[in-house]
Amino acid sequence: MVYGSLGQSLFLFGSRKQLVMTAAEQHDVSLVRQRISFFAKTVVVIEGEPADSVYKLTHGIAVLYKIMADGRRQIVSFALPGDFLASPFSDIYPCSVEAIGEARADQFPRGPFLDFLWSHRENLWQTIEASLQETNAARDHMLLLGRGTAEEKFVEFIVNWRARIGRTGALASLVPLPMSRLDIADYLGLTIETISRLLAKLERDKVIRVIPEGLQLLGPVDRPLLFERRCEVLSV
Amino acid sequence: MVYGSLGQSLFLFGSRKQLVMTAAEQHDVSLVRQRISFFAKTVVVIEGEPADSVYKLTHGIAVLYKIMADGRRQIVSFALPGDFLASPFSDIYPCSVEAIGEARADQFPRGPFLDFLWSHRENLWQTIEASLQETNAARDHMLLLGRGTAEEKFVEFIVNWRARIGRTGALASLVPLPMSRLDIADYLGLTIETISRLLAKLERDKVIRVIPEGLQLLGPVDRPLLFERRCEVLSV
DNA sequence: CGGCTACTTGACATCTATCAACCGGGGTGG
DNA sequence: CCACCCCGGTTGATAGATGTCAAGTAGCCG
Repeated sequence: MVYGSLGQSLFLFGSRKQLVMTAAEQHDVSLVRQRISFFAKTVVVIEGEPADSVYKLTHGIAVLYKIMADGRRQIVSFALPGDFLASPFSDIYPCSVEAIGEARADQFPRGPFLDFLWSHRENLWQTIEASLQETNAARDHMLLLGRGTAEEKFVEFIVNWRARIGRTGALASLVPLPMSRLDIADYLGLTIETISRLLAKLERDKVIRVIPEGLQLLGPVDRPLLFERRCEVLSV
Repeated sequence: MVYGSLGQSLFLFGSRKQLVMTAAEQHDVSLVRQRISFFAKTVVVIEGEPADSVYKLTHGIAVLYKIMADGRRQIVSFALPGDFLASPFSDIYPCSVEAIGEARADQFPRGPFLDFLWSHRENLWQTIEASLQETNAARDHMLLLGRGTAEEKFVEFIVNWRARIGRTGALASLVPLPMSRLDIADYLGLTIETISRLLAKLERDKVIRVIPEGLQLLGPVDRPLLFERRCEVLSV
């Protein structure tokens, strides 16, 4: 097998910008790729198990999380199509991963995948950069988890989530929330009741409208009232 | 400048194991290295500024942190000698860094440093791995910040800190705490008063003794009573 | 000796969790 | 087709943990 051109590149790993593979790379990698489908709530990988596969989400949404022995759960991030479910560099899965709804992913054996990366410097670099984004996101979230109030956490979540899914289509005032209240709570270190009450409060304040599929942000489309409440994080 | 052998490796980045450079690498890198000293409380780098230097701490302890506009601070990690103060891969500094006491560091211009990494695959790999550890640590901490009680946070901190500095010398029952209560509080998402009260409580429970330089862990040296209170995080 | 800083301790306030009841939609089975 | 149940979500009452504010102590350095 001859590795093709280097040109543009590759899969991303938790990053904002979506990049594409060249046809040659596509071909190389597809030699060992498996397409896999998951039912809703399927556990894809389990924290601590040996990472022999690399998964790249293609459809649906997944959550990466860690749990304590007594069941307390912290969602570490949400994965969108294009995201890796774990770093290709890690020998063991650092988080458990669960599909929120139905989902599909490309699965690669990790060994060959790493070989591929190492022989395509540009791709390797991109993967490293993507991995870096993960770390940054984690640290920003630490600030929120450790120092934010419930409302700040929630508002920041909505604003970020909107920006993140906004990469498909323009930023809209309609923000879909495909995940459950429990997922949101476990992401923000809160309880479902608190989430519910925050929704009620923000709705009372005419900042959002809660609809079955998600939220309607009120105020100007390009600068919803919600933004006024945003937690003042320096970075991003 | 000719880059030397590849052999063993390099600096680590927030990792446990301390690795060494070969003489050749040492030489290469030292060509551009600056040794820098800092007074206590010096701000070494500021979050968001362009990262033109790579710093490797050689003496002392530093804190990596993020702050909100109103001053709320979250310490992201403590850096020990051997640790990098920021990822060499990042174009901007992702966190601010401050020396706790007097400290010294090696400073490298980032460009040449990266060139060096890319031409020494083994070192590149090690740096990636180290970077991965950072991400893991951040995520474990997220679990604690989001879901742990004050006591769990504190105990986990002490246990991890002991293990971390334990790499110099055997694990002792005497745990030095060179950082201030404020630092501990900002690391755990608590207040100094809560830290104080936890110390008092654990002392009352005959689990620790608070001494000026740090803590004395009571109970068997190899399995202090403190461990019984440890938060049940699956990973490590 | 005085004043500074880091830390401790106490009284009280507040936020968020907890517990419990309730609501509503969707699917299932009679 | 209707009744029921189950699940996810909401709402209310209450409790508990941690933050806040304030006073007080101890060590350190000039």
